[in-house]
Amino acid sequence: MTAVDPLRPVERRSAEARALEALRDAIVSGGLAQGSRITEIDLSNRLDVSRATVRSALHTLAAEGLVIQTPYAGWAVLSLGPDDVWELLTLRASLEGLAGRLAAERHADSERPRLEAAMDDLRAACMNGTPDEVAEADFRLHETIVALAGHGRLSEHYRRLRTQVRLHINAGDALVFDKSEIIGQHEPIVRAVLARDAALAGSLSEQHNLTEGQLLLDRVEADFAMSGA
Amino acid sequence: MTAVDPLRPVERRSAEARALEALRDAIVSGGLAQGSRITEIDLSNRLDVSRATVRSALHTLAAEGLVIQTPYAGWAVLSLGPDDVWELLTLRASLEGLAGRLAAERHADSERPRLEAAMDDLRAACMNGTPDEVAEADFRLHETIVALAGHGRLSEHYRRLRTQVRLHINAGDALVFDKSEIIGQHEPIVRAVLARDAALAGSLSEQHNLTEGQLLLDRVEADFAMSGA
DNA sequence: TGGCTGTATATTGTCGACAATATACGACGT
DNA sequence: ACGTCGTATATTGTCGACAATATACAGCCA
Repeated sequence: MTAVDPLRPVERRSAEARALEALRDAIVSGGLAQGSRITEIDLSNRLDVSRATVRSALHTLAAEGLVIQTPYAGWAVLSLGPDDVWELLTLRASLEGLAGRLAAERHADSERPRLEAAMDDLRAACMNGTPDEVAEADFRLHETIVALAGHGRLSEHYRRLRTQVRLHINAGDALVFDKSEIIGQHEPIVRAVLARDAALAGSLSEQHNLTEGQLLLDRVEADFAMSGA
Repeated sequence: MTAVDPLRPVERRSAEARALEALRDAIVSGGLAQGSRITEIDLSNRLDVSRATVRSALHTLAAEGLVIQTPYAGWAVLSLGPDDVWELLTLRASLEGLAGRLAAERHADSERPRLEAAMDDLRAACMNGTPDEVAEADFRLHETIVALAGHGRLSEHYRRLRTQVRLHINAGDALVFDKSEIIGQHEPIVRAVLARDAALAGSLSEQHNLTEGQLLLDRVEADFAMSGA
């Protein structure tokens, strides 16, 4: 018999950890605009924490590549241009390729329903969802594959990358792909992982990025040229 | 005519940057032992800087995975076991594979002598050098290839990885490979890059890690079992 | 008008002190 | 002897103030 405990666990996170998350979210969501200069004093006031707390978070974010530090002069939010987008795509292809291969080789049977559910979610999003929901479900599917690889460092490198990809997507540059195309590209990946076909899972995982990516990159470069940046 | 300026540029780096480098070097070299607990107060005293300076460096090192933070209780130096070594090797293979491919596709002609020189250095180290010198020259060759890829994020992810690989090598677990084997594995990579054969460069770059890696991993697991860890 | 110099200002870097938290240790009860 | 509770201690987390540095701006001179 499971009694519902009226008392909830008290959140136990330092102000540093909370500031770090709030800043990361604000950057990724565009609340702190790409390329904008940010100051410790301003953030300290807005977050209602000490400047030391903000500094701590900013150092971590700098190590994640989300902010750029100019010693003694300020910090700036990462700004992504076409070169950056190309880098994100190529690196993402490589890491997702490795994840696909390892997930196929190593996933536990108990994790198959999780992967199937993520694929179902993507299908549902393609049927009924907004472009944001599709992108989110797409991302969650890949995160699941990365998790099934059981490789902590790969997960960490992927998380780093994913944050920047999200930044890019949230900046409004994401292409809206044909939804049947999205399903058509992802289902074979999932099938290969479940079939434990490592070579196929790896190569499909890598290749689908390069296909979508080229379209996206063409678009980003065109936008960049038009904006005169 | 180049006049020799008797005045040298004054080093302009914050204490934070210097502490970060000193700590990273101490960790990678084993001066701060793997798995050991470290405290801000101790490091602050030993480095003769404020604790805030040490904190800043530790946060960055934590984001790099070289130290593990336990809030309010302390910090510990990363300790690498067989699972970690496997992760480093597989990820290294993937990133070096991407680097090889991109270096083949994208290197500037002006950079070819640099790659050739790195290969020459490796040959020289294999002829006359200590195992450490061989490992160092091997690493430098790969760093050169990564640099020739012209992909900042790849370089950054690789640098992260490399630091941990160095930590592992410096812990004394590095296998000493047959030197002609080392040359035999690296020359075809360099040739493929210079020939701009992206597929071959990528696949050789990736594969050579997996070959050497398996031997190393077998050895690490045997050592681990013997030490009862 | 443009370039150079000196000063002011804004912000980060660093400091030492106080607050928060985890862990160790001793005392007590069963 | 073991488990629980309370206190002490060690260390990190956070604070506000002072120091260091980059940048902006004003004044002066050619």
